[in-house]
Amino acid sequence: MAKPKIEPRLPKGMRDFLPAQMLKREYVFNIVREVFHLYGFEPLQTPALELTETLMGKYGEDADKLIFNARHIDGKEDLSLRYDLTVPLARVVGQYQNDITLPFKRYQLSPVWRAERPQRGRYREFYQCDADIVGAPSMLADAEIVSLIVTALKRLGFPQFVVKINNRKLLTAIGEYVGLDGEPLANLYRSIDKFDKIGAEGVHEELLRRGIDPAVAARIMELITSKLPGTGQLDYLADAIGNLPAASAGIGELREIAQHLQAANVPADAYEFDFTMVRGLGYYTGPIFETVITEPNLGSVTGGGRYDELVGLFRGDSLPTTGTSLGIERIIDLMDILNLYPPQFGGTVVQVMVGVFSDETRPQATALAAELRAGEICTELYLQDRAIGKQMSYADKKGIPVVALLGSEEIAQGIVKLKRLRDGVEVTTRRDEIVSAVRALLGG
RNA sequence: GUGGAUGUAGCUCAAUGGCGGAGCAGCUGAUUGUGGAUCAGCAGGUUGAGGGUUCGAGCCCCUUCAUCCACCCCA
Repeated sequence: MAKPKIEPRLPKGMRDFLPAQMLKREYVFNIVREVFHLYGFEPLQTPALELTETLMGKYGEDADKLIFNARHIDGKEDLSLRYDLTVPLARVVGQYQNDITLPFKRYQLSPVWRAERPQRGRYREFYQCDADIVGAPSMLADAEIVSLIVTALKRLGFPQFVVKINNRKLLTAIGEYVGLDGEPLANLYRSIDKFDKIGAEGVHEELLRRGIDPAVAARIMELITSKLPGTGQLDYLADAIGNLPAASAGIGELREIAQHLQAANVPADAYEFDFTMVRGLGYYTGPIFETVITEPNLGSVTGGGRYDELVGLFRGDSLPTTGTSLGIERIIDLMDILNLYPPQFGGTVVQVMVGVFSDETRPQATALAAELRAGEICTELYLQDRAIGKQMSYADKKGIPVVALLGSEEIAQGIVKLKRLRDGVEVTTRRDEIVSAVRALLGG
């Protein structure tokens, strides 16, 4: 064979998804979409490319290094690949004020691109899955987001997880309480954010290293590490710093969320208030959420919160917005690790393959495939002229559950032979009952 | 952006500076109307690329590219 002229390879950090893998991804995507619809979220799609100026508004200094730019030989516009789904949402909300009824509940399940150095579980092209509610200041919206997360993860089959809930206003209040703002406050957030990675001890040490007064550091640790069940957490913080307006507001919001979650029948063990959870430095202004898989301890699979200012980038007045991102790539990885796909989840969409014995029987085999398809059975007609043993072998390797055979004997008698490869069970059925016979064999 | 490791068949990996191999996958047959298991056989290579040292380099040296891991970052 001649050496190929072009080396087949992928751009750095990008992936192909072969059929067996694609089926798993779509299984997850479909469940997630179902749950979004269940909660009344509508799909939104935006272009992969945005005007560069659209993207540059929100992100910080080094952002342009992480954004892929798109060039065209005659390009008059400055274009970039989208970096997340939140900015396109804000643009859409600003752009279609006549067409969008508030509150606007949308989800988007689409790839985004970041020119990061690839690492395990981090790619340059990956899917994000965001659900947001624009224009609803009520904590009911935040509670809906939490409830949505719980339902989605339960339907995917995750046995043990907890949505951690905090409030940006509380973190600000704690900073205020200990006399920090500006950059020192940002550093405080950065340190606390490492809680999962370096633990309480590590955070405490880092606070001291950052030059925070030992007494103050100890007090901060005391406040954020309290572990009381349910709203006991909120009572504790209210006693300690409830006199600060920001704290009082933040605690009040979390109490509202707790009430709504209870009314919505969200199980109490599915969420908790955790003051060590920070969610980066971002644009969050109110309640923030993050979900961790707890058993086994596999890290976080969702992140989100309320960001009341962002939409204002594209619109005179801002709109209060809350939402979450499902870490869909991470979820897909965990589905495999935790073995959460249904037992008979196959590597093929094909339910039955029709084998072909000879040129003489091929028209009947073709007709049989058509009948199966008319009966809504996903059917593959064997397309080559090879020994029946090879055909069986092909079906076996592809994981096709059932093979239908009709040779001259079967044709003469008006019957079809069906074989289930999983256990070798063979049945003979009348040709006019083929669809129900295949269904029965697939079901058993 | 910083540091480390690794590049050999489609895949996973062997090979003291001295004839480039195995397992898996593929193909053919044992078995022309029945898959998996077994057995026999076949095919598959610019050892990432370029340079250097050497009688001789997959192996040593230099350069470069790629991949992986850790850090930085993570809106």
